[in-house]
Amino acid sequence: MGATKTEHFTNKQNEMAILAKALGHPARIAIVEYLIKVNSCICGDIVNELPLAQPTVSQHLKELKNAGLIKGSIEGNAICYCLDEKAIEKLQNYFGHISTKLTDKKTKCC
Amino acid sequence: MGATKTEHFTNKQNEMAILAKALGHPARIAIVEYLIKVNSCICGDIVNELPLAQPTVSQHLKELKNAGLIKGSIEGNAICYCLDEKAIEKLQNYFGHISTKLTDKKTKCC
DNA sequence: AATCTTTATCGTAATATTGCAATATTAAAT
DNA sequence: ATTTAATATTGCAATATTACGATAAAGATT
Repeated sequence: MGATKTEHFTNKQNEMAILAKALGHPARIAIVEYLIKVNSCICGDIVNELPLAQPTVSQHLKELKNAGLIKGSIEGNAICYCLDEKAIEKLQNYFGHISTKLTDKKTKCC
Repeated sequence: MGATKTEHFTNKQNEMAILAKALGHPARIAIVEYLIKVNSCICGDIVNELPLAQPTVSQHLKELKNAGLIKGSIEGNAICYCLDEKAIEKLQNYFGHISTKLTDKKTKCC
């Protein structure tokens, strides 16, 4: 064993898990925050921002991309990275809904 | 190597990564959704809701608890589980902020 | 007290993640 | 055409996660 049993869960559940998992590492949180901080897409420059070697950063970027959290487009010999709004929206909506439902039940629970 | 270099990131970054990581598995997403669906805390009953063996579910619950996403209190020979509002709020706020900043920059980016 | 029920822990196998040095790739610059 | 710069890929070691059978622990039931 050891492999996640994704087939037993719904598509939506797996989708949210993939997004959450992609953000489940401080380096990837830092990448996302940097993309927001610079307030535009970034061509190059990400490696120098992180306390990790270039191949490690490249791998983290790949994981964020696979999860659909960032988009990358080739721009000469650099690559432009952007947050993917759709993914962020999904996360925001998801936790928004949970939060709303939680507030509703406040009186019914411990 | 193989261990995350948490010491190189901020407390807030590590904190968000821990929360996201805890939700980075469909079983744990399913647990959270079940807690919301029943609209109250749940004493017992979680194991039967999931397509996983009891020790596996117990382990997932432990991880959610360690991350601060759920609270558990002993209730006779069962255990009552609840979502922790604070953690959900943190997640909602975090993605809310990101989303807001993303909207602001729409014109400046690819 | 013996048994049942519920949850936790231990041990362990299978698999995945993290990190980086070395190397490859690709396009720009000289 | 060479060199330089930026990013990706490969290979591998260290560590973490996932899953579950076996077993333990602790309160409830009989």
